Amino acid sequence: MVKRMADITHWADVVADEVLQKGKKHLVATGITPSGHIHIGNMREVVTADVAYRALLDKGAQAEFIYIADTYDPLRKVYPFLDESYAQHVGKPLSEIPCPCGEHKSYSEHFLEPFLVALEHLGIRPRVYRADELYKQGLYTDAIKTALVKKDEIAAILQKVSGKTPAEDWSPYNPVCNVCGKINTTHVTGFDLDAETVDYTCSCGDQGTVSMKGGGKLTWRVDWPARWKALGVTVEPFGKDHASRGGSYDTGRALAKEIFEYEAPFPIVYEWIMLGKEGAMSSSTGVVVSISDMLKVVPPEVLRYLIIRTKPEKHIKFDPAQPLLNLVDEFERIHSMDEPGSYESRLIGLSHAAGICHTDIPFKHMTTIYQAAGGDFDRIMNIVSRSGYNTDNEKCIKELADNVGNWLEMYAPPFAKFSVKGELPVQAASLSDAQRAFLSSFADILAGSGELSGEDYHNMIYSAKDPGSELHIMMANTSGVDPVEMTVEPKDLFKAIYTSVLGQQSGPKAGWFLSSLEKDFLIERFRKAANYRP
RNA sequence: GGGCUCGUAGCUCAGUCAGGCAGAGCGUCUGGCUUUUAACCAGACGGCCUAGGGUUCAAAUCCCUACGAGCUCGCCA
Repeated sequence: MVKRMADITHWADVVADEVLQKGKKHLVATGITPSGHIHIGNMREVVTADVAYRALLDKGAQAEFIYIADTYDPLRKVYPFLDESYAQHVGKPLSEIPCPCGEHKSYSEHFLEPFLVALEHLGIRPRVYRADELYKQGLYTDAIKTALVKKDEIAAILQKVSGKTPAEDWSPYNPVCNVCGKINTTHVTGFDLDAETVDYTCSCGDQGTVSMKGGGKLTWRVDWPARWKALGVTVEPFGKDHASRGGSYDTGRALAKEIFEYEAPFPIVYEWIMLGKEGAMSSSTGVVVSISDMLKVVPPEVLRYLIIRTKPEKHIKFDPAQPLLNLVDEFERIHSMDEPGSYESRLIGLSHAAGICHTDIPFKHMTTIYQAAGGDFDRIMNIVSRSGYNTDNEKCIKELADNVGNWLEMYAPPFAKFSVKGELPVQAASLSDAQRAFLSSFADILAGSGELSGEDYHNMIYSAKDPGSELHIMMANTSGVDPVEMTVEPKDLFKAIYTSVLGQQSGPKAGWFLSSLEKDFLIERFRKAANYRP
C-alpha cells in the first residue's frame, strides 16, 4: 500500500501508544539546569515532553507533566558571561548564589524566570519544581537513606554498568558545607538514619553535620533514579548525552531497578539542534540563540513547529536568517490549508501555543511592507488595508510587525533588506538619459495630480509605453524625440525608481510601494535624480 | 578505541518501526494573472534512496559489511 502523508502517524502518537501499553497513568518529566541562559536547544527537551504529554492526554491517558529545575546543582565554573567575583561561588548550589543582575532571588532564578515566561508563551504549562525545594522539603530523604545504606551496592552497579570504578571515599551523597557553602568539596564521614543527618569533612577545613533535608544532594547518577521513584516519573525525554551505553540513563535504569525497586521511565532520546553552519548549539562555544530572542522574531507556534515536525532522534538544522522565512512560510501554508490531511492537522494541533492570534498577512510579505513603511505602524496599517488584507485584528498585525522588525534587525540577510534613502543615492549617477526623462516627467505629472492609489501608480508607469499617453509624450518632449519613434521598456523605468529611492536595481512591488511614500518626497527625489550629474 | 544516531532531489526533510509504482516544501525554469518587478496561480525540470553483499515474488524500508557525517563515553547532566 502506498503511504500518503495522511497515513503517517506523528511520532508523539507513536510514543504515546507505546507508553500506553504499560498503563493508563503517566507522569512526563523534564528537567534543565539553570546554570546559564536557556537556549532553543534546551527548548527541544521541554517541547518534546509537552507533545508527548498532549498525545497521552488525547488518547485518554491520565497524564501529568512536570518540569524540575535543577537549582541545587553546583556552579561548575565562572562562565564567560559572569564576572570574576563569581569565582568564590564555584561549587555552591545555584539556588544559594546571588543573582547576577540583583533583581532575582538567586542565581538560578535569574535564568529560570525568563525561561518560565517563555514556556508560558509556548503554551507549555508543566507543574514546576525546584530541586533545592524538593530536597529541603524532604522528598529525597528516603532515597538518601537508601543510598547511604546501600552505598557499596550502588558503587558496584555503577562500576558494572558504566565501567568506571568509583573512588575509595566515594559517596552517593554530597553535603553542603556549613562554612564555605560548597557541595563539591565535602566528604561523607558518617550518618544517622534516625536523626536524618549526615556527617562530613570539607576541604575548607570544616567538619560538621547536615540535615538530609536540604543539607546536601545526591550525586547526579543517583539523584536521577531517586527522583523517578519519589515523583513517579514514567516518561522522560533527555539529550543523547545521557543515552550512550554506560551513560546516566543506563546506570539510572539499573539503580532504579536494583536499589529503588522502580521501573525506569520510558526514554525519549533527542538530538541536538544545530545552528546554521556553526554546529551544535552550546553555551560554552557561544553558538547560542536564546528562546526569548526567538520569540521576538517568530510566533511561538512556529518554534513549536520547528521542533515537533522532526522526530526527536534526528538533529534539527536551524538558521534564523533566510531559512527561517521558509519555516514560517511552511507553517503558514499548512496552517491555512482548506482541507488538511490528518498528519497536517496533527502538526498544527501539536504546534498550538497559547492564545496566539493569526493574520492573513504572510511573514515574508510583511518584511517588505514593514520596510516600505520605514517601520511606522500607522503607515504599515495603511499599506495593509490598501493591499486588501483584513485589518480587524490590529493587535495581531502589530505582533507580526514587531516580529518582522526584530527579524530584520537581528537576523535578516542583506539582500532581504532595503531602506528608503534619506538622501539621493549616488547610484543615481548611472541613470540613462531616457530614465532621467522618465523621472522628471513622472515628477511633473505627480505634481499635478491628487492622491494616487497603488494601482494608479502602477498603471501610470506602464502608460509610458503607450505613445498616446501624457507620460509618454512628456518623456519624448524632454528627450527631444518623436513620440511615435520612442520605445519604452517598463523594466528600465522600475529600475530608475528603485535606484533613485533605494539605491538598488530592484525592490518591492512598485505601485503600492510608491503609494506608501509621501508624494512630495517622490516628486523632489525624482527631480533630483533626473538632474544629478556629478 | 567502545557506543549511539544519521546518510533519500540543488537545499530542508517526509517515507524505514509494520517490505508493495520514489514523495513534499523551498529553490530553479516555463507559462498565467488585460502591463516580468521579492505577491498570487498552474506546469515542468530535478534521484545509482552513500556503497557493496544477503533475505524475499517484491527492499529506500529487514540482515551483514564498508564509507561518510554528527554526537557521546573522566561522579562531569
